[in-house]
Amino acid sequence: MDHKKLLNQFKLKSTPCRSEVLMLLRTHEHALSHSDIEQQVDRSFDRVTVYRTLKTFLDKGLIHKVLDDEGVSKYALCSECSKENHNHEHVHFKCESCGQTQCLDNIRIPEIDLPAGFLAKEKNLLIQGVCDQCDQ
Amino acid sequence: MDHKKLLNQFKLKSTPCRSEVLMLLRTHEHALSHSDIEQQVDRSFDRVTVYRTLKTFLDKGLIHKVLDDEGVSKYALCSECSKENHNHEHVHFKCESCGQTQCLDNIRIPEIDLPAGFLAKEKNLLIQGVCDQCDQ
DNA sequence: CTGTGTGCAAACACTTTGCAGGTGT
DNA sequence: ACACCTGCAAAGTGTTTGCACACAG
Repeated sequence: MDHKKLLNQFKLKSTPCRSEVLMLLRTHEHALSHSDIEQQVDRSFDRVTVYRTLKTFLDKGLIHKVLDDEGVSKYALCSECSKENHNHEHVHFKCESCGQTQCLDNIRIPEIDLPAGFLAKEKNLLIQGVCDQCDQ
Repeated sequence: MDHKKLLNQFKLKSTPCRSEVLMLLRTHEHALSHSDIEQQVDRSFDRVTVYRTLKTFLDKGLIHKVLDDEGVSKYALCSECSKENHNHEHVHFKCESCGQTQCLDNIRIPEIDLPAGFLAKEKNLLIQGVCDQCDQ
């Protein structure tokens, strides 16, 4: 599906910035931070526009936030989510060598028994180590 | 054990700022961010000093970093760690109601089978929801 | 006394907000 | 035409760095 159709499907107007950002997210295996995007975008968009684009995508459910140990927000496409049924309970892996964080879509976060009175709504599991590309 | 002894045990000089910050961390169940500390400290220390104190504690292994979904760094005492043997593989729970993040020391992160070539070194599991205090 | 902790000033990085003007449908 | 996206300016927040002085051991 082309970018425009995908955007329309999420009730978003197709604009240059959105198409570019979406393209970047679609062509990368790993999660991207705002600065990753800023550096890799061809045409230069205003920082603010990129921030707003990411926020919009997030709100509409096109992308999900990926936890990071250093505080920078990273984002990745929602591959399994429909518009209504969100499901990001897969494991994220951050490589300490190349610095990239990828979604391990096939690996789900196990159920955890919480103490009485605790209600879980969302789970995020970040594993850090060395990825298969950097493995020697 | 008093604060001074604990500090000395980690080869740290005992100073007013360190004692205060350590005291705060010891008297709270939940993880504290820099601004939490800044607000709750009696005597006012310079922001920078608190940042450096936290970094020092982190380096020496007195505290560990707690992941947060909003990018602010939070810290909690290492309760199970000896100086050599670090072990933070417990679950963290963030309550969306009170905003506090606590260490569920008794709940360990399950083993995860990673794809071939991936080497796990550290795991962080953050569960978000409603804690037992805010549960109605 | 000596190394290192502290406070101050400043810089840096990341993110948000307000507003005016431009663009997609 | 209208809603809304974009760019610019500015401000807010979190964090780091350099330097001179103060303090703990």
